[in-house]
Amino acid sequence: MPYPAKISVADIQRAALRILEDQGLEALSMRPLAEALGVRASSLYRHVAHREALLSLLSEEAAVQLRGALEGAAVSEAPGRPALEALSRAFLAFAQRRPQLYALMHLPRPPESGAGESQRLWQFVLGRVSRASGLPDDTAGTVALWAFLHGYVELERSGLFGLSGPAGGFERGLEALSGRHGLGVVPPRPESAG
Amino acid sequence: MPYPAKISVADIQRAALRILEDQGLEALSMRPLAEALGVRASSLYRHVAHREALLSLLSEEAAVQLRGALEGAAVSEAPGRPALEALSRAFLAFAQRRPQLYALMHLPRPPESGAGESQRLWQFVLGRVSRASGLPDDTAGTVALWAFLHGYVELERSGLFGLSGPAGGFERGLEALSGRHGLGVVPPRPESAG
DNA sequence: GTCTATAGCAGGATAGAC
DNA sequence: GTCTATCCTGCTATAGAC
Repeated sequence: MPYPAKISVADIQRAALRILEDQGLEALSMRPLAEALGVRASSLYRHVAHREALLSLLSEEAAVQLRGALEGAAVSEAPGRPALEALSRAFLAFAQRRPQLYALMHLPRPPESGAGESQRLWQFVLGRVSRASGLPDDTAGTVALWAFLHGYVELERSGLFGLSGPAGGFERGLEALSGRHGLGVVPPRPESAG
Repeated sequence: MPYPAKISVADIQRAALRILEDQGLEALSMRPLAEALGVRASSLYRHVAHREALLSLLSEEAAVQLRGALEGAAVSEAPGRPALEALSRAFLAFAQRRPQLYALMHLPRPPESGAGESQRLWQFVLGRVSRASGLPDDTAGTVALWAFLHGYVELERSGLFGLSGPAGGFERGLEALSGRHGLGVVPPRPESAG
């Protein structure tokens, strides 16, 4: 009775995620993945079309999880600069905590393929930045902040500022970008509040 | 008389560079590289120890060329904000013009291996940023600016802001980072000058 | 210094039995 | 839906003749 299914797409995704984070993208090949699931490699092709499709799945998952992390950090809804700082630190923390999953999001990918969750993520950040800057649809501000955050993550990962260390560069960039001459609007700062 | 050498390390480097830019890193394997040089793959190992060593060579070359591009752009020696803008635009132009070579610089690489040219590049940018900010050794400022530039390049390449386009995000970030509340010192602005 | 030949490995993917 | 068996392609790298 080998007929009841041993694995599902969700199983595959879970196992793939684990291999990805533990051993990196290169190690995520069909045979070890199948082995982790107690199954032969050829069986995987009943559930996913090919490896690329699997990576697309994971890329979507990455966008979902990052958005989740950002939403979680934005609970303290103080608008303006503090909100952008909280958002930024959550972004950095996520990228540091799940480097492989984060990196997967940025693989060159066919333009429209599953851009769904990636778009939702973008929209979320756009909303936060726009609220902070006071501009109705602050795409430029979002691009600027996002570029800084992503670049910082990448440089740290690649070890480019290895010798000196970041040396406060994160705070410096954040200050410049989220300060009132960057993106931030002057926070309300009601005098009656504690 | 097959004894006179048909190829040199410089030849290999040149051919590799060409393949890299034309077809990407994946396509840069020993067999096609050898073929481009009119030689068998095994012959390459007389000149380079292995593929990794070749990539290190190219990585160094990338740092040299990027530094060259930045130096070239910094000829108009107006200090302060305009200098940082010129530097930044040259950085962006280089990364866009030679995307594969640029990307090669950021591969995770053994810490000290050939960090020579990479270090010289860093020192050069550090010098420019420090001059602009007026701080003696503005590592934080350099990290912040570099992170922004690199992140912008990477996001553009990966197509993450595909739908909206960058929408002026480069200028926005540059303004925030190089403006007087970012890195830039108030430029001398002598009242007597035109 | 270059050649032929080959070892050795790993990967994605398919055919067809059960 | 999973299995066994297998194809095919690609890669780095080495041995040994000339």
